[in-house]
Amino acid sequence: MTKRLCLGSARAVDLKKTLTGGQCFRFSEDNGVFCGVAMGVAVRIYAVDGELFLEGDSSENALARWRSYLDLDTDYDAIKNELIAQEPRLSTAAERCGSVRILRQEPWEALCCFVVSQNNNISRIRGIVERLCELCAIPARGGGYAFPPPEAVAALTTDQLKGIGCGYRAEYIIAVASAVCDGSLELARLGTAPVDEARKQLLSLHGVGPKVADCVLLFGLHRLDCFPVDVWIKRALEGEFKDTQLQHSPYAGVAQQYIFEYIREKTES
DNA sequence: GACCAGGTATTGC
DNA sequence: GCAATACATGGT
Repeated sequence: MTKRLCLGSARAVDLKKTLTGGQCFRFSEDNGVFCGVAMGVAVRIYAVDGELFLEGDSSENALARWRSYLDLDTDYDAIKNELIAQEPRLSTAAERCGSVRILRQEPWEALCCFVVSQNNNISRIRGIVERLCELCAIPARGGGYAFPPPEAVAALTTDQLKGIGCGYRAEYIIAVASAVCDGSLELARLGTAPVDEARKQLLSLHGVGPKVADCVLLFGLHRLDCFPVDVWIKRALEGEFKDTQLQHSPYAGVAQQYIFEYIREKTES
């Protein structure tokens, strides 16, 4: 019998939008149960009777670790209200997507995955990331494979990466992995460095432009003031959010997720 | 077969 | 500085 851990109220987080919306790429949904690997542990997360449960991590600090991963200790209601006060046009998206949270992913995983993400779509990104994990074959606790550390990725050849569908991004992936390995990019330091400095460091990497840099800052380093602009967001900024100033909010990244999820929900077939 | 996807690097002005 | 273009791949 698997032990399950209660993470708190299910109302706090929209698992579907948060875990399968394109912040991370290793969770999939099966009948309301979200299975995936993060931090080297394979888990199942689901809601029952208004409560949020986790299975698969029986270690001592599992509760704190996964509450942190899902960012359950941040008051998103307050953030949502502040964003709506600043930009009333956000209210529809925020009410529909208000329980999307910004995951606290491992910075290296976010960097690597968002390099893969460029000019690509979410389902395809997921496939490539999964095959990358299989290729490196580093076991996760509880089954499946962990996201490979930079050393493992740097040891791959571009041909191996092309073989799993990376295409022209193969050399970018090697480049960022190498930069982390040889210390020219200190990801850990970027979490506390001034955000402009951190962004500059990321932009110096071959294969990392403004969009990927902001995704790493937001999803990998929890810099909530970052506002990644992809093709969906660009359209929103030219359309129903024309001339908004949300990009400059201290919670710009949260607003970005509301808009991103809202638009994609609307255009879902 | 063209167009698109959580873009970036390169080139030419 | 900014606009145009190539880049791999799989799904509509």
